[in-house]
Amino acid sequence: MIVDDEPDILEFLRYNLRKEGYDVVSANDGRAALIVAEREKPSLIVLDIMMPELDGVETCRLLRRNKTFENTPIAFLTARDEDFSQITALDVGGDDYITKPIKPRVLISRINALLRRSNRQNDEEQETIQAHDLIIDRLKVLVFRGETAIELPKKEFEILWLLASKPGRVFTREEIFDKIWGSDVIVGNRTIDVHIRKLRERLGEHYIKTLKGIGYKLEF
Amino acid sequence: MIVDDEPDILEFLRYNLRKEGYDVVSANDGRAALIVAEREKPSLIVLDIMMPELDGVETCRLLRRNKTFENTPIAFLTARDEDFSQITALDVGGDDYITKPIKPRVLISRINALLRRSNRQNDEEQETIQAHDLIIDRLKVLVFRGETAIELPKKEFEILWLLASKPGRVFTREEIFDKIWGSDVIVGNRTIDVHIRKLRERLGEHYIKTLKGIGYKLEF
DNA sequence: AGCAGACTTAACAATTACTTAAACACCACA
DNA sequence: TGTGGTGTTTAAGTAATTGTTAAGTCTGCT
Repeated sequence: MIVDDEPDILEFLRYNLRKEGYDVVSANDGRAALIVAEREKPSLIVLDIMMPELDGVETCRLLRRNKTFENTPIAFLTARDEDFSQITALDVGGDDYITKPIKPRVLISRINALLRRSNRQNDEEQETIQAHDLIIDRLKVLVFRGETAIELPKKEFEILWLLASKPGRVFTREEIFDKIWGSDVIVGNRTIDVHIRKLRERLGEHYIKTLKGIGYKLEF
Repeated sequence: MIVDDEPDILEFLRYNLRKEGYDVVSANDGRAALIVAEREKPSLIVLDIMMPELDGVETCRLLRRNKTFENTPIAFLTARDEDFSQITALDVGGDDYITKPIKPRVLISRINALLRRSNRQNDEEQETIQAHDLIIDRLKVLVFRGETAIELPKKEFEILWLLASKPGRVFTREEIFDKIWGSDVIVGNRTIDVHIRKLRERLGEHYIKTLKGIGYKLEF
């Protein structure tokens, strides 16, 4: 999530991050940021310091109070000559700060580094994947949507887990066969459709999207 | 390329692979294998472990020294009771091993899997292309223009990807046919126009430019 | 043995993407 | 101003892929 009150900068950030394959959501002030963050659960937040009303530092402080964003990496944007020191950023729980003017390469490598770091922390063999309103728990072999837990049989769970491992990206049937069944097992062509169908039956229709001739993906 | 000193097995392999549409060349010992490989540049090699003189493992080691075969998938053939462990195969740079007796189906699906994997490796280099205000994401099979994501059907996406791989350069119709359809498929002349039309419909008129009598290019 | 759930297969339906055909527009050139 | 070559557009036909349902097989459990 990127937060800045200047549309130009927002566009610049969005463009460069998208180019790297990131999903980007934006907010144009601190208050909006809190709302958007709650809804989108971003895995990283870029906050401009200088914003009217609720500034970046204050926004950060509020975000950190929310348990959801306790460990979300937050990077500040700051003009070189702004009255702001690195210390303040770290004080309120920021993880990095990027000075304007922003160079795309620097932006990207910082963002990558932050995500790497946080992934390493959170990973430890990754036990759950969160995608939109689904939480998929590999150890319990359960899917939670809000309060309700959904049980899935093994194969269906494996497929969902695979799709959710990279939400949005398309997995071809071949890929799915390879990863779920392995290359020795030969199963009919329709098998996968049936599993997809059962998944949709249990989760709802709108999660798994078919791209004809290409494959399936998770979408919301 | 298949390599084995027993003519029966060679024949068995050749028969089954041909049936799947593969071009097969063979060698009946390790030394011949090196020569044939050099001449034929196979895209996959099946090596029997047990061969007189130069055995499979040793042949593999020699092949791997040659830069041409650095990334060529190599599968070993081994009798279940041969004194040979999977580790050895991996040590010398093998990618898979198939135990005798060989079941045709298993053989085929393993071979297919290996080729898929090696294709994917070479492919997966570039995941997104950006051209002007378009970001084309191959994994998500989506095109982004600023905020909005545009979905495309397979063929249209492939054509756009091709044009965008070298923005500004002109692709002749022939080139496009070759790369998208391949040389064995024959489709009518007007097919491509229709796809271009649909692309323009979805993206806007000004992206794809026609050069009469020459071809199409991406332009802004 | 009998049952239940998971997984697979098979037959057919539905859907979508792709291709073709045909009428039209444009442009260079005689 | 007509003509041939080339590209565009539409609509309709065709092929390919996926969806759906029901029934069959397999496995583990009581």
